[in-house]
Amino acid sequence: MKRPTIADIARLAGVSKGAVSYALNGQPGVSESTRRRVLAIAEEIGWNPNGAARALSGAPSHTVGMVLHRPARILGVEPFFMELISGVEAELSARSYALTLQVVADQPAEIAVYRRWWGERRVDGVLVCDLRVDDPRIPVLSELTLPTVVVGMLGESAELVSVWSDDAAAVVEAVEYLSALGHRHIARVGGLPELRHTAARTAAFEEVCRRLEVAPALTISTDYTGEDGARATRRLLSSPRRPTAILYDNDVMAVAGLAVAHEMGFSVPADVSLVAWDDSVLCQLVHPPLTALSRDIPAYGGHAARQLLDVITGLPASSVQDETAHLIPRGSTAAPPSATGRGA
Amino acid sequence: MKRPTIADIARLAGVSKGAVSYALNGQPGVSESTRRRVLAIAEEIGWNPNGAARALSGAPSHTVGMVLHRPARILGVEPFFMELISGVEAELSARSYALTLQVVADQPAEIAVYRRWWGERRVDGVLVCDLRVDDPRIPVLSELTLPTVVVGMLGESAELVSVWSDDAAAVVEAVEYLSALGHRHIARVGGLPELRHTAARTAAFEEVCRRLEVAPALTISTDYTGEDGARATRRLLSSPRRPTAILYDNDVMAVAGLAVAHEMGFSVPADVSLVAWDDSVLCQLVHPPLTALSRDIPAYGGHAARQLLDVITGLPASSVQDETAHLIPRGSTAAPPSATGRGA
DNA sequence: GCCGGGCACTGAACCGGATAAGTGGATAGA
DNA sequence: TCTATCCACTTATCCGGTTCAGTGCCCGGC
Repeated sequence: MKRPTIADIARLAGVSKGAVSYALNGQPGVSESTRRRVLAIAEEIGWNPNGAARALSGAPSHTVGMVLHRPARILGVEPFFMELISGVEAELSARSYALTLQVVADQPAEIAVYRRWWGERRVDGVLVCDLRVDDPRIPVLSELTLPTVVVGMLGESAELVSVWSDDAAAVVEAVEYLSALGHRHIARVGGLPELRHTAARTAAFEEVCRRLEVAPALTISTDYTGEDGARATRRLLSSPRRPTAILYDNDVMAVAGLAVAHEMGFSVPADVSLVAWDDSVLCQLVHPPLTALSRDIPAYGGHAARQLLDVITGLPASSVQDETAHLIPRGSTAAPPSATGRGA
Repeated sequence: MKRPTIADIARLAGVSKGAVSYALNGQPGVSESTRRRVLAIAEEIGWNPNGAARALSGAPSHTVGMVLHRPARILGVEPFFMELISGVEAELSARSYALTLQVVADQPAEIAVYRRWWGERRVDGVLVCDLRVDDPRIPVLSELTLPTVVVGMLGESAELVSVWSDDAAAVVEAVEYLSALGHRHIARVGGLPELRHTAARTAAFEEVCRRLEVAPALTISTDYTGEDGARATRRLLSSPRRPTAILYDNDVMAVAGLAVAHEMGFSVPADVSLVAWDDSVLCQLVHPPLTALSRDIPAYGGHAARQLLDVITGLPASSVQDETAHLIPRGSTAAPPSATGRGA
């Protein structure tokens, strides 16, 4: 089937291509009767604008891009990303924007994709995740002047718009809660240390442990996978100075950690308390259900998408702080074994 | 920053636009020395092909589309789709194809998106899910001659390529297993009845129940959500002829059903056995872990993507049958309460 | 020494829209 | 009545590539 073009419409309507273009775009320059005739013919022959031709004349692509730098197979089991994407999609689809996803193997490849998308005018803007401490993507995106919204925290000095949440405050809430239960030895199974939000969480964790005079904060770094979370948990629970509470940087690791605790014969929460970060259904399904730092991730993605659309359409947009994760106590946390009398 | 074009390269290299195009595309018509010079200049000034311009001359977009007709917020909690998408992405990204997702509210909107994508040459092909009994999308896609691969079963007579798995055989395996355990009253909590694979499962369920002379097959239709699965389970467990085993059409409903059983005071598997379809991590996390019909969903998506790329590139591609889901017995199934002596 | 053929390249048309500039006719104001 | 203005269009150009039909030049063969 041949695709109809405005030239076909022009021929059928007995006017020029230019007039058809004006009519279809609601521009002045054609009479109302001609406009109606053109629109009727376009509808009848099933005309669709050719995006390529429009893009060539500088029109937006109505597409937003997102590059994910991690193994594609992980995506299916990582609730955070999927919930984020679903929130982004919900916002985009409401405005008839599409989302283009591309999974890449490393950061140079990610930067290459941005350059390509920019060169090809394939996307109107991008959402950037997993900000690193000295992130090489930021200068590239600034240089390209590709509309960008960063999901996660960005330093003060940044010119890019970001949507972020106060992870430090959430860490403090969790540690204060554990401390109030009597825990004096709290460990953390953290995410990739080069990620900026991991660094912020680690700093906050260390500071609040110092302030509350609990044992020196111990953070074990992982790659966020369940396997790494299990390994870290095994190491913590078999160490001579075994912690009485563990704070995990995501839900997948917390669930894996719970399985490890059971496998090693520890009772949760009697022997060790566990707290997850991000509260997907996983946390509620396991036994005992996990105390978690919960936040509305789809909403987070939706806000990021909205900010990006504002940036793209030239509306004033500035970084916004999203909801801080809040603690939902469930069955995986209790007073530590030694604290029957709540003494130190 | 201004985007460099082949005209810039041509000027710098002192040749014509046409020669640059030949050089960049590996076409004959330029000398090796000129080709090298052109490539070096392109690299140096950071040239990227403008996809719009290429597409205007009929080049492929190196993008595959997928329209999801369901509420965007559901996506984050529906493991099936996310695993499918992750498998698709894994295959596509290996060949540098991108995936464009669009969530729509209804089927007319979905068809409109296909027409638009086709008209705009925005995607080279599409993956279609959730085939319905008389699916209005099929004739449209055939008419548009938009390369299409159907994920899920398609009738014999179809001209479209599909990747499918034998759901009927899986139903038979599950029912035979339950029957062997002694169950004589098996109910099913099925998905949307208008979906073709639901119909196939229902037919297979009825036939195998008849063959094994268990009680008439009862299927309750749902919309696949956990809420609907919970509602159906509540209805089944409070009916006078309470089933001793329930087969669910997805994992989300099975997990919800397990919660309902507990809430109503039934013990699983002592009072009622539960079997899930699709074996995400959810099934293994709950207590007791759920017996499930398991299949490799990312691989399923990957196969579909590969078939689509074959169709797009004009390679011979025909419908392929994917792995049949196989039963993984876990703690949620056992002999029914009355069957101590295994008698009827 | 002339001709045929191939190589390396140029120039221009083309893809399908957007849009600036130009045109002819009707109308209004002086 | 003559000009200025506006309207409703047409014409032409542009976007950035691809591709086809030349074109000039060199080389070999007879």
